[in-house]
Amino acid sequence: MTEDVFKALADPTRRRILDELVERDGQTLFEICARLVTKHGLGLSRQAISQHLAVLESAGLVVSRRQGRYKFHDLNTEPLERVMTRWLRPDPPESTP
Amino acid sequence: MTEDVFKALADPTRRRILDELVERDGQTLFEICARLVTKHGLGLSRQAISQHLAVLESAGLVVSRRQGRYKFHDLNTEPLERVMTRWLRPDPPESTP
DNA sequence: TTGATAGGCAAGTCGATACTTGCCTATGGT
DNA sequence: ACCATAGGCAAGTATCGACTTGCCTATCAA
Repeated sequence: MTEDVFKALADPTRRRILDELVERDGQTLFEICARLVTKHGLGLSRQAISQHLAVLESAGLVVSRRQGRYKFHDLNTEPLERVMTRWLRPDPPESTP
Repeated sequence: MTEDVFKALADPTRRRILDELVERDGQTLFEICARLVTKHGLGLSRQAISQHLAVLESAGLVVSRRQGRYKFHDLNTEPLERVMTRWLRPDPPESTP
């Protein structure tokens, strides 16, 4: 499960999606589609984004809550924090003393 | 260049290699091959590992120094540190007060 | 109830990438 | 000089992953 985080982050479109969600939580699929088109010029189908969101969700990086016909997506940074210290050595570089 | 870091981390074998290097720096290609076989049971060709090392090196996660007929590989965590704060919100969780 | 909106499922295409195999170069020991 | 060791290059295969297309379900508004 924690291994999927890396594969989820491997795709540039998925990283854009996380960028969007860190800026504003609770977006729907269509909102995210519109944002990616207007702000980043990405011309992707709705289904493509939906599949990306599924990958992010199964990696635990995105959680979703259904409400009526809307499905809101929230960023969850907790998997990142657990995973990113894996290769950090006990003695960090202290570049700014 | 910083984008390649994520793709480099996407492969489980490359993550194993980083695990090996964080444990002991300055290993050669053959040492890494042997370690992966004995410790993790990975039966990969030397060439496969070499290609993985090339990916890690072009992502800046591994630096190598040639010395005679040996090429020693060192871990470089600096690209990780720059990249991993990208989606962390200004308000960190403070789990241990 | 009808139509429009928000989203899901499934199959198919196509390019990327992980891995192998075979051969070549270079350094060091004897 | 010779052979073994450490590594590199290049082409081929085969699997995986991103994206599309077409159709289906569900919710809300008129």
